[in-house]
Amino acid sequence: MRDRLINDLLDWYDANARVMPWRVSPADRKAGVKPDPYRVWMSEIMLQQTTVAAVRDYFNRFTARWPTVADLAAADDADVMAEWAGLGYYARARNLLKCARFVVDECGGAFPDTHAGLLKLPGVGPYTAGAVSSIAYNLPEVVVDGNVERVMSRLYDEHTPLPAAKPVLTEYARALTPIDRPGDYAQAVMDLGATICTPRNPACGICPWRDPCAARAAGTAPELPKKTPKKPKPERLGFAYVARREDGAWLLETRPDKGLLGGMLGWPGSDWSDAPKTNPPLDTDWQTLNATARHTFTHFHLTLTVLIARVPKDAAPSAGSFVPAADFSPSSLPTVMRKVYDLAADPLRHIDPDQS
DNA sequence: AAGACGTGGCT
DNA sequence: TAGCCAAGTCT
Repeated sequence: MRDRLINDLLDWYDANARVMPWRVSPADRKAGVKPDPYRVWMSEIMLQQTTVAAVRDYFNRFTARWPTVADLAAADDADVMAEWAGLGYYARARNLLKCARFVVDECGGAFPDTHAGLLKLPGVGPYTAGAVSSIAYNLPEVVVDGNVERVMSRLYDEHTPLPAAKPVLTEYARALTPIDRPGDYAQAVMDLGATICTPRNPACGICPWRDPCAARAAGTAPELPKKTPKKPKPERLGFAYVARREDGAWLLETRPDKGLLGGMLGWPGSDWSDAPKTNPPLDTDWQTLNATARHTFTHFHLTLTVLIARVPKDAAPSAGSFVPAADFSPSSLPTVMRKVYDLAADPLRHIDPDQS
């Protein structure tokens, strides 16, 4: 029974594996090609809570700019954060650098090749340690992500809501993890979850596991996995100040490492709350824009009032510092800050960086 | 151990 | 459109 399940899935994977920049195809793997642990690790960090479509370009840019873990370890923090801008969950980028430096400084420049060793790395939890173990080193470690949870909950018609069901689903997944081809198997379950056993409208008719699937038999597949309901997001307000100096420089600040958007570049501003306090970084004549910047984070909605000003060469800000126009790109901003830029840039566009 | 932590795409 | 969802980790 177990072997039949595994073989049916691997056969399906051999014929239907998705092609990705970080992946070794089942055919190449069979021919002896070994994945680069650095690239596997990088892809798994980027893929945490993030879609393949969103990751692809970031992965290509990161690995082109920093081809090895030693290259990444030697990078400037600000360059890495700027390159990560827009991908979200910025603690991942801070941990990415920490991890690269740890591997270079404490592991002789090679990624640990055991599950326990990987688990010690910053930003690497049970999922990523399992994924790197199996995909990069072909170790039979269990890999449980959102796809696997969904697939297992349906295969065994498990109705206990997540996250309470996580331990049971992990045991189901562990029992199916093969000694042979664990890396291909892990990627096969995730591909199945991403393309066939999807959250809505699962394509049960073409699923390699349609016969053994308990939820398919019970007709409950579309409603699984059950999840405990989420809390509503509160509304918060804030102010953002965009100052441009007469030589074209922008007033920006690097946010503290801890907390929301930690380590990222942004516009000086107020706290984000029910009743934010105005605290302009410069004493000047601020102009309030008509439009506001709306953004939704994981746990709250935000409406930002944007204020702009053109300031003289000798302006002395109480927060942030002026960045020359030539050194600034809006693509280095997290998305909420880029929305502010998009609103402010037009009215401020007439400043000529060359006239100084 | 429950909440913090981003973003874009899809329905 | 408002909400759900995506290869989770940290505290």
